[in-house]
Amino acid sequence: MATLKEVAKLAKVDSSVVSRVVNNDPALNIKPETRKRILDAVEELKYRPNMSARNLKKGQSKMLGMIIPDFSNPVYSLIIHGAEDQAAQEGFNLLVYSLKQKGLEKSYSPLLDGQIEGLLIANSEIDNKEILELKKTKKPFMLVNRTVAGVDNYVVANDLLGAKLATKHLIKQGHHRIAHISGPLFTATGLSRFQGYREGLQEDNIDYIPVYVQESKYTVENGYESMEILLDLPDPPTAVFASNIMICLGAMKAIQDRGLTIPKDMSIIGVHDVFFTSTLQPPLTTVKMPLYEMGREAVKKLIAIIQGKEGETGQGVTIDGASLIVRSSTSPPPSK
Amino acid sequence: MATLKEVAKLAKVDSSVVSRVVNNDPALNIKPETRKRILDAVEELKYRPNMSARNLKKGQSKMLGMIIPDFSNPVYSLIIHGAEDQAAQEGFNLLVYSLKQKGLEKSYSPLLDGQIEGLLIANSEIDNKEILELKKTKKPFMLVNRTVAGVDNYVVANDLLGAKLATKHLIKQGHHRIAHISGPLFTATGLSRFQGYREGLQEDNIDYIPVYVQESKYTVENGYESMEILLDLPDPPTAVFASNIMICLGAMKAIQDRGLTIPKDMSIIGVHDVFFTSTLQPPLTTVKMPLYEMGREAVKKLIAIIQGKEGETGQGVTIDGASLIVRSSTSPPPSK
DNA sequence: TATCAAAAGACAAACGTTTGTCTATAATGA
DNA sequence: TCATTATAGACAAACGTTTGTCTTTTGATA
Repeated sequence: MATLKEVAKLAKVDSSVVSRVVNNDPALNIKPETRKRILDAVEELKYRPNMSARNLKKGQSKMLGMIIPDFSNPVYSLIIHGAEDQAAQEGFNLLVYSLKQKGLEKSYSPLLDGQIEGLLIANSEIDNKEILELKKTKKPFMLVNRTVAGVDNYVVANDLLGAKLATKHLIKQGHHRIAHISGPLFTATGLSRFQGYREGLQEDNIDYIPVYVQESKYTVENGYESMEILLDLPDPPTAVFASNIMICLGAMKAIQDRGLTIPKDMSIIGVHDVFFTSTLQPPLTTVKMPLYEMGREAVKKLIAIIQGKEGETGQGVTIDGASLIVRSSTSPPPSK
Repeated sequence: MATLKEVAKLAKVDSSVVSRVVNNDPALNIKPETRKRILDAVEELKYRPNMSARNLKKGQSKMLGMIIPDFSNPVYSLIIHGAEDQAAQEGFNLLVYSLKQKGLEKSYSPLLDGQIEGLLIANSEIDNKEILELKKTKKPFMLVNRTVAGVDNYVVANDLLGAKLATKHLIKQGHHRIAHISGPLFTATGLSRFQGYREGLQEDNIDYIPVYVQESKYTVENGYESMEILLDLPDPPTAVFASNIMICLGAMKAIQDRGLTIPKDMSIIGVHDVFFTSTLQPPLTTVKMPLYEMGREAVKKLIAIIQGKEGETGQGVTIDGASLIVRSSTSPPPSK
């Protein structure tokens, strides 16, 4: 690897000049002919700046961390994708940690170490307390797809709108007995989607039946169990709105395992449109959330914070763009 | 952030001693009491080494790159997961690049820059030529789940065995007309699985019918199309072995879109057991490949190469551990 | 022609480590 | 007691940049 000094020698100038040329220092006065000599030398030696040296000198690392619960969750794949794109565009590297076996403590230690300059937290399993603790350190971080009371640096989607879209779609199909398998009701996503469901019902004057709401973790297994409870009800629903694609997957299976047909016997709609939703049997009607955009926006804001462009944290951002994708898992209820 | 110098001052020693203590230099002679003083100072100031400085000094970066085709492909999620675990364990960071919008050229430039010390290539879409080009640079890299003629540093699974397992399972169920939707036959995985299929048939004296083999890209769409061709055959198969989970997803859909029932009318089995296979309708019989282990092993070998423990590249590794997971998408053929 | 300002670069210190060498003190043996 | 050898730690250079300042050269003006 060629160094600045070697380039300087070849171009017969001081290495400081090379540095300024390479970095396009606007305050530099230089003859065009000298600049050309330098650029030629850079080219010839295939000079590339040593990042460790630069980072050391500038006290930066150009690395961002991101915590997700699990690599194989397709919801997070999309967020990561957006985050990575934006990071690359701004010259940052993204280090993704799956929380599966590490614990936040260990995951954010690189932040405290200064190994990374900021952290994206896209994980609802992390305790609020830990996050408030993190806030005290004044290190830049950003919540993605979740919130914590007292923390303003978050990026979320318009979950309320998305849920309302789903609920109203079912109502429009003629359903009155609409169940909701919610996410954990201590999370922002779970709560907002629940609220959207409630508002959707309300606006169309559909009775809210508490027993039709089952709280569930965002897993296939929990979705399955919750759906079983709903199916065991004396007066079961004719449609169900699942708060998340994992839950939805489990719920579908529970319905089908009972020998019921979707959508003939039961309509189902879920939040998050991922790569296999159209391939399911039947193809799933979903609400598509702007996950990719969320990832991008979160990184954008995080970098702004790091660079001090946003005060200490900036304001919470809600990304619009929830949209209904109608496929074949919803239909009018069976006529009595 | 506290520096070595500050710790040294507090402990009233030279910073070089602190460095050696922190790094457990075995050649260091030091009084226990001095060591304690240093350790206490480290603790008090919460000293953490500055990685940029260390990396600069040691001429390393402790970063690995990994190229995948797409973040939402669950097959790669598992490989990434294994790779990340192993990297973390050995003190390396893993930078994952999705090739979607970047092109290898751009992706491996950090390797050439010295920004990363080694590269994992888990992407069959990259041209062999580019890889041979990369080989010439003598920079450490490792192929994961693919091979290139003339390149010995690869880690693959036992695809042949996996395919044979799948094929024999179908034969054992009583099938004779067994189709195979293969992956691209210029890739190692595609070819090995095809070979496993052939050997499986051969060992049980089942005729090989060329038209029963459809070559397909590893996508849902291509799987769908290939299955349609098979279904349009004058004498269609009673079972199909899909070379990959994406293909399998597409094929299932094609079968069901024709109003056929799995497995009554058509049995199907696919390679790769991912999180949603058990949730599909019907739950899918699969061959589980050791993807996580592949990721781990690849990183392990890559680091060995980087650290010069393996000659220049080491030898190709095949990871065993393919296993059949029987669910409900396979059954004996319809009796005539 | 002397003066001054601007232009073009050189100089040097600093970022925080690591590590080879050197020195001073303490312990050992004869 | 003196020489010798461990022991304990100090010293200093180096890794490759960046950036504030200083010097020299050039050109313009009076």
